[in-house]
Amino acid sequence: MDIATKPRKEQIEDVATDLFKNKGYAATSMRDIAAAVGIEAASIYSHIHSKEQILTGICFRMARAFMQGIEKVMQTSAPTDEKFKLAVIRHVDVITSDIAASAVFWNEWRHLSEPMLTEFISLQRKYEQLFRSLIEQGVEEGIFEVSNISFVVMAMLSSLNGIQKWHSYTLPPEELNHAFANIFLKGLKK
Amino acid sequence: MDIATKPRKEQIEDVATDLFKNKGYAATSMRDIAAAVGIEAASIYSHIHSKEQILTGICFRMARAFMQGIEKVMQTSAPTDEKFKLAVIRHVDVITSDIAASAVFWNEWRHLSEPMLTEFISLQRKYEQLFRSLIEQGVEEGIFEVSNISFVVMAMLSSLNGIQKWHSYTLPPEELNHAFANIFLKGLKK
DNA sequence: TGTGCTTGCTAACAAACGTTAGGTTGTTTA
DNA sequence: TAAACAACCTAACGTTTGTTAGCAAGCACA
Repeated sequence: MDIATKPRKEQIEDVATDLFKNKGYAATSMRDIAAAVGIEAASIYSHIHSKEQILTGICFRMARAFMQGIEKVMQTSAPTDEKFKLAVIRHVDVITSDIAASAVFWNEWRHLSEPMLTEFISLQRKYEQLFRSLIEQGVEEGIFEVSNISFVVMAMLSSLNGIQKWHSYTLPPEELNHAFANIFLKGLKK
Repeated sequence: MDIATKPRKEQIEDVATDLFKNKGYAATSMRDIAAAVGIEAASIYSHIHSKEQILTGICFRMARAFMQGIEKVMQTSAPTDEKFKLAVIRHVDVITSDIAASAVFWNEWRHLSEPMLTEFISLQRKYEQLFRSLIEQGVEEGIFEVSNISFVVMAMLSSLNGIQKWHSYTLPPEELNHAFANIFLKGLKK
């Protein structure tokens, strides 16, 4: 959908996402957002309750996308290494499908206030836990060889989540996901 | 050196680094910093020119540390795979030697203003370039096998720089550096 | 034709921001 | 002993912040 034909509320959210990514949440003012949309700051409040509501919306929408991705993978009956591959691919796809929102999700969540902050953090932990259990399973099956599972999962997720900072893509999205999946799988396999 | 016996200027910088890491540069006020030091906001200006000067100091001090690390490695006559290993170890060491400053270096540099901003970015590019050339050399020598060098370098650096976001260490610093070096080397080798 | 909803406006609010001015105190140096 | 300096203070500055109040225009539907 063309951005100009979107409902104003979505326009505001899109524009805010971009600004939050580029300037950071705290350094982006409601007047910045309004100017980018082409209205006055006060007019934003006809569509949105508060600045933080925009942030909350972005963070939890992305959290849901990541979580749904891995949960769907976990439910399949594919072999463990294939599951792992699918999980990585899905993770990369979620990021590349909305780079700006991913950047906000990853860099600005600390500006959430309670109780959303606690909920967000626990979602994040849960996600990491799912990845850990995937690798644990591979180790138990004897197809993965890993010295320290927690270390590997953190190193891997850091790598994936770093994509949003890359100044330019080194690979197109449809190759990036497989490239990551292959590189990690090579590192895990016995 | 105990923090209480440090010169006030350093105390301010240390406290500011911590706050910048946890709240972000834009969301940290001079009054926050002052309160953490135990003085009034205006008193900070007896020691420091501006808020941005603190940020500039942190960012370029870390940039220097990273750059010196890899330049020293490049000058040795070690074989390429050993050089690479040393470069990774040194990079991790710089991060773990000052996690808070690394976090600021990595997350808050966008709040630098010109001309420092441009200089900072070009330093970052130069650093990436050195890593790329290291891997290129390994590929030419036939000891590394890499599908896309830029991709691998970005994925690797993202992973390393993610350390500062980890809620807790998975490994103690003296093992973390080698763990990273080994995992990457395994991924690169033919 | 009138009612109510949507979307926008101007004006203003109290609070917080980085920073400066000017003064006081205690310590070091000539 | 006088002068200079370092380190802090209170008070205030102009600006920007997120947000509210109140109002106007345009449209939908009874």
